[in-house]
Amino acid sequence: MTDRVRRRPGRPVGGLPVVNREHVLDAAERAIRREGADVSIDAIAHEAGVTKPIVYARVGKRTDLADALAQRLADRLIEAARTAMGKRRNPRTQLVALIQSNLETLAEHRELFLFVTGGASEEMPQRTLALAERSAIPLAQQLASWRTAAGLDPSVAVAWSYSIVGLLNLVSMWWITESEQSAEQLAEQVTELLWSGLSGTPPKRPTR
Amino acid sequence: MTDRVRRRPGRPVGGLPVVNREHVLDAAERAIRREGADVSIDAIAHEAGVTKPIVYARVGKRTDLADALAQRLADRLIEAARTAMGKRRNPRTQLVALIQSNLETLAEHRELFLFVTGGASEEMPQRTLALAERSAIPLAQQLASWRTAAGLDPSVAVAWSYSIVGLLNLVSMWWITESEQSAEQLAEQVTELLWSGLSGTPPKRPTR
DNA sequence: ACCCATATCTTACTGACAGTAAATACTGTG
DNA sequence: CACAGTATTTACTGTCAGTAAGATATGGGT
Repeated sequence: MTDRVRRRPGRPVGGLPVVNREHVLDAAERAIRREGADVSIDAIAHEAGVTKPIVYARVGKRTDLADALAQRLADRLIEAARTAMGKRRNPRTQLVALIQSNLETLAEHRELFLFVTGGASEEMPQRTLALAERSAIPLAQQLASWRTAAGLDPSVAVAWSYSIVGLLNLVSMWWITESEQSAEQLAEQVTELLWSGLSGTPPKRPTR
Repeated sequence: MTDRVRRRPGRPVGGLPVVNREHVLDAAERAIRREGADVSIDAIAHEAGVTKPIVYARVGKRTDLADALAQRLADRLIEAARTAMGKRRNPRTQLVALIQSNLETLAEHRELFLFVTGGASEEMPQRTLALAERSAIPLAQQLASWRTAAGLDPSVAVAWSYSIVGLLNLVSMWWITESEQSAEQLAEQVTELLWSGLSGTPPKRPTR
């Protein structure tokens, strides 16, 4: 779609919209892949074969675009996690699979991840949380039902799911950017923390 | 310092620099508090009582400013954690104190936190990680020494500290923005996850 | 057949802001 | 007292988000 068709101003022949919202979002993803998270709206419009005001008409401002792409990314994360976990039976092994799929999916969509999390600094918290929320809410439901079934207090579920999502976000960013080790090994290490916790780690009598 | 002194162009009388780097960083923090994370460099310069090129001369570009303020924020987080933990003896109680002090310190410096984490989207990962790193590295050293002392493998320390820092970042952002519960209660919930892990939570035979 | 309200585009503008170049004024030294 | 160096401001450039204004096609009413 990089081959832009020169179009005259005015309503196109045929009377129908030239592109729909999904096409624009697809183009935005391609443009972000190509140019990075600081891509301009013009570049996205060009990729979509239209001009800037069309992008605004279809998806709204930059933050709305980030929201929409966050939704897509969250869906992919959840889907990838679901299939990866579905192959396993043992809960701890499922956790490893969840973490590894998160690492790999975010690595696959590196620039999109950065666009979504780093986008615009005004109303930043809402946007970061919007992405987090979409991953965290299904996770929270799962955790709550597990804990209820185990006769434990389910009220920790929301806090725990934000915890896990935040953990995965930063670990993924670190891994994508700096770390050398394999996704598998890292997933195992992180699982060890989330599964068993720190309780075995510090000495009985604190050192410091 | 909001009362800007009108100055003529040229070297000031006395020949000495009018402000130093620390003054500019202080002014930047005040401007961020007042105007939010999307503050302009001009606003920061005005707050410092100088003009834009001085800000550039003292601290560099916007990302350099974010780096410098990230350093300061990380120092405050570490310091607050150290004093909060120092009052306790029991390791688990220390962990609660660490988490609660993190929540409260970031709430105290809400806009600065957003400026530092959300600042500029190009080279985003480096900056987010730069902040994370400064908190994570001391933590990693502590974890590594604990685990060595306990006869455990210390190689997980780096991954674990990024995990914990990421967890704290998102949980803090969530708490600052949306959550109603007390810092104390949330710190207890998160501690429960980090201390004991998920192992007790899922059923023996997975439900789904 | 024509008109005009409406729909769908593009061009062209505005305003804000990051970053920098050029001009200005002071200092201290030979 | 000129001159090299230093520390400031003014004034500019370039980019880009977001929008207003203009151009062209459709389709129903008369």
